[in-house]
Amino acid sequence: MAKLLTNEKENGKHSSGQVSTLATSVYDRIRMDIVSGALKPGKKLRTDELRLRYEAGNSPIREALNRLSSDGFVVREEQRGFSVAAISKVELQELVKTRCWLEETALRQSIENGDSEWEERLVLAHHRLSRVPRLIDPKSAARNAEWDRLHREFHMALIAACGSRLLLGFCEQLHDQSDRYRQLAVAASYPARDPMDEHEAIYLAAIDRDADKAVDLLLNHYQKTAKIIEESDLSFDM
Amino acid sequence: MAKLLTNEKENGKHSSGQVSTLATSVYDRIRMDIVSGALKPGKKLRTDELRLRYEAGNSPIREALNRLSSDGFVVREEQRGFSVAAISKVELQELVKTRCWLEETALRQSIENGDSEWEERLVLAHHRLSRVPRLIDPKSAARNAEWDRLHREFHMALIAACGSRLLLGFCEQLHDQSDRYRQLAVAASYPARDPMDEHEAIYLAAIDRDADKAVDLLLNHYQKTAKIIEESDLSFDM
DNA sequence: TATCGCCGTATTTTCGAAATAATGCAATGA
DNA sequence: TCATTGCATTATTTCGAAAATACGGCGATA
Repeated sequence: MAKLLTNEKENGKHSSGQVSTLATSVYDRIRMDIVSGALKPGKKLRTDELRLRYEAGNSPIREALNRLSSDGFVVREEQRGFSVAAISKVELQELVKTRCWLEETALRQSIENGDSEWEERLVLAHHRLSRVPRLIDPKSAARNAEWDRLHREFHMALIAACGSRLLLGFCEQLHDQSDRYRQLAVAASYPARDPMDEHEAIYLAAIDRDADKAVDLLLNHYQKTAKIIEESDLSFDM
Repeated sequence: MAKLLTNEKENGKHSSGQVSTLATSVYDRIRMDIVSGALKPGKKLRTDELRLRYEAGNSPIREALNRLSSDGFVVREEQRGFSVAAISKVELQELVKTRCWLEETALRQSIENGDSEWEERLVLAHHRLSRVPRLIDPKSAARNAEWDRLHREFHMALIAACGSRLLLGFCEQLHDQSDRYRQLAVAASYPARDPMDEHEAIYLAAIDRDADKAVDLLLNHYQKTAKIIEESDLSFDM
């Protein structure tokens, strides 16, 4: 019961109360703006503009951009600055394909090695996710940031016991990239589906230690999501 | 015949003749120094010291360190600077395990999708690797940097046709991390083995499209290498 | 004797401007 | 007209110092 979600946010303060650097705060905010689409794919990121927007000096901005480019959210071109990473159908397909490969491995390992602590974290993650609405308001298309966070935690909990922090890191990166596509997909064609049934089936198969079934469900879940995103009128033309 | 190895080096000049940024040059040099052991695992990386050593200002140094920390060569701790990533047996094992998982996938895909261009690149990479001695001087233990570069190219060529640049990137990162362990292993217990037979068997199986065999040989190759490194008197106590 | 808080020093982080490189445009010549 | 060159403008990269923060020692207190 003790360990809550790591819940970091707002202006350089992390959950522990520790003050982080400006660079990290800027990193978080630019990242959010890219994922949410406030900074459009392909957009040139000029130093001056960012300095104004995020009220920071040169160094922290640059540092944030460098970190973001390792995450794949930003593209760095030597001597000609940074820009928001472009999106494309091909990229999305590659992303999903890679994610399926890696998470299949991770999930199988997790199911094989997971102890009762793993099970409990998973049950808890699913429970929490199920109690929160996916959209802030059923009528509007506004996403619920809390749901996004819990959704991420659920998927990470699934593979948490895979035994490799490196693999976990890769999967996390792929998740975040995919998440960007999800967020950018206009909601119009999106809310038709409620993935909670799928989530439930996946996690039940996982704690049942039925690896084949769990993997099958998980990969289907990803592929279905990808298809919906592809078919949404996400503007791929940038 | 046209495309040679990308052969970047020395002081901000890349093979194309293009001048790169100071930050990139510093990044390359610190990286080399970490991989070669000139900067010891765990060592605190103080700004002043680095500024002197690499003759650069604050910004490029910091930028380089940030990039290195995404690669896993450097650890960043908020408000308390950077240090060279530590090494340990556990880390090495995790590294090898993860690498086996990812490269199995990548190699199977590569064998399935690889066209004749892939085959030719692989043959060429193997040929070049075979013509270069692993050690500069059979008596001394000094590694041949050229061999290291060709060795990397060989392993990347194997999986180059896997169809996912993301996966390729992950494998590259894992390779470079492993390479660090290899370099740090004192040569004393190392040069007993010549891996060229293994390399040949692997690539022959690959262009024979015998995936099971190729994977088996490749994973064995990695595990054998890891074992040798573990048994060398690499000082794991930092 | 152990613990806490204060203060000086060492180190990291941030700033704003200078240096360097890319870009667009106009002028020139074929 | 088109390609090329040189110049002015814009943007990126780098510098060195100032500001902010962590670290370590010392003395006061219980």
